Amino acid sequence: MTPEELSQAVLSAVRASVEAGELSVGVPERVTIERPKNREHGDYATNAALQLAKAAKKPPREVAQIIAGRLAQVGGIASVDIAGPGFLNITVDTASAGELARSIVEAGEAYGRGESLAKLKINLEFVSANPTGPIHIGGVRWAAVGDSLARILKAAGADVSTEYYINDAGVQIDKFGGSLMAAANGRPIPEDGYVGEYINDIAREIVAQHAGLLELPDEEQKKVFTSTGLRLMVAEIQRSMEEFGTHFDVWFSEKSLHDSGAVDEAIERLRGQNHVYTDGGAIWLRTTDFGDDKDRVLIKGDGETTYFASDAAYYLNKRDRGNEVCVYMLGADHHGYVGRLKAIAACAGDDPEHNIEVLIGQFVKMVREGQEVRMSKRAGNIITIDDVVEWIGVDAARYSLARSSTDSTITLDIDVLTSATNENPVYYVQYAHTRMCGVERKAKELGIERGEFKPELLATEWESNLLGMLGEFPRIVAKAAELREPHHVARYLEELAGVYHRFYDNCRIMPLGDEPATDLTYARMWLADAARIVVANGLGLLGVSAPERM
RNA sequence: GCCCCCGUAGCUCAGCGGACAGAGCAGGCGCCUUCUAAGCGCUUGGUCGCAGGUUCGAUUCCUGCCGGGGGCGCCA
Repeated sequence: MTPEELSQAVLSAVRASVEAGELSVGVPERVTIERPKNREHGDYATNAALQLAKAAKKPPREVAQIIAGRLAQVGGIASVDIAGPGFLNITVDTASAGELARSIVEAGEAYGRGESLAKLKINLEFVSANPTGPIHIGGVRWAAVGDSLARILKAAGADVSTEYYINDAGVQIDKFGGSLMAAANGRPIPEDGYVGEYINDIAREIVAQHAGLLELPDEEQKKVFTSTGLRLMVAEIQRSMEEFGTHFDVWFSEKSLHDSGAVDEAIERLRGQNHVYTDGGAIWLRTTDFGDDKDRVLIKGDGETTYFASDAAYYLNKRDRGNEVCVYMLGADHHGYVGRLKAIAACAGDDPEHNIEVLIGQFVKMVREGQEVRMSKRAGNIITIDDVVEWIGVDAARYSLARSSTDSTITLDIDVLTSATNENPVYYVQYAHTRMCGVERKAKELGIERGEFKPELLATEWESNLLGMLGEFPRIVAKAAELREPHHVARYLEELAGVYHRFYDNCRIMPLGDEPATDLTYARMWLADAARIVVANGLGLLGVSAPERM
């Protein structure tokens, strides 16, 4: 019996009580079913009676009494107790609880998927760092979180596309090209230019690709350095992302918005909505109509469009491509953009509460030997994605970045994540998976096939706890998708791993010595296999490997 | 001055309206001729920053303060 089925049973009991005239309330659409922290409170608990008491004009315990009477009749429910102020504590039949293992094994990779976001076309834009240097640590956080979120949203049934916005227009790119040219010619890097070994590397590569380049006039050189540098840098970013297990469906060029006239078109569309005005020679969008703290310039007095104008065009482009929800993931230093991005949507006639979501990720710090690490070999004053991967590996990086809420600033301790591996929760979870695989190997070695499943044999507290945790997985995935918070999946896996380890240590699965396999052997094999599937599916949602051996 | 995030066990962090506040790690004491001990059991450890408010009920929601981090351009 799953939490979902239980929830339906409670609703049916409420409905029946209302129909019988014992309760006069509207039947709620859903009730909360939770696993109590304390085992003495049954397998599941609901506060439904507490919630309904006021409307029913009866004391909570009396409402509980009424619901409990009907609920106890439901097949699969062993008992219903009323506790505290009016909680219903529900105990499920052992056999009914054990059936879950069978359905998980049968569902396999599909277990945990749902339809809570079915038919929602959602676009995730993340990282989107300027292609003027390697991805830095903040971008790595979004690579881990954004990619995991994409996987989770897909699991919840959404139609997801992931996207990287390449800022390939504007003065930063110009400075990048200038810096490359300076480096290649042995001249000092211009003021506000880009420095670091990577600039020299790329400059060398460009010179190697273009014979005689340095003999050309500066103006022509710079064009080559800019365009080729951009291409090489984007290629490197794409390589880093793929190596990090992060895939983008679309690499969107800002320049293409200008070249195609989309920026001008966007301004005209916003003008048509009557939110555009001219002042001091500049053209403005009246974002203050929708909560922004000041209006924003679209076209400067000198006729140049602003970055903000590109943002507006880009948003409209995403919507034109059929995306119902556009999610932006930005660093904490860009939190000021939330208001203006939402205002763009509102000015365009969209619902800023629905069509656009902006997630803000706080900073990431790395420490080694108690000291903050700031330096990178390749990029001088920043830590790059390749540094992170080199120091702690993809699995540990993805997991440790995705296991915390993006609202928290996090500190990654390189020493912890490398030498003392058991201090890192990812290994705790992965180790649980290898133990599960170890059981399968042992079974194969002993020539034991999984026999008929008798779910009622899974009767110990460890088996019951494990079944309970496994049953939570679909709700955790749905919650993580709904809240756009992948870290719930990681936390769940850590808890599940703990419950599994305890089951493993207390419930021998394979026969010892010459003992024959029994029905209990088979039942536990089903359970262990179900647990393996859930851990593998969960790690898959985080883009972290589920190793068979460690 | 205004805006955003954080403040929970020694450390890193969960908990986002419910029952005595949790995990991992760290500290202490135990457990491997048996499916990997990267594990398990027991144990030490907390005025949930402070003060009010809303609620039957607040770590959770609201307000104010105090700490810490980050932002507020006709920059990109």
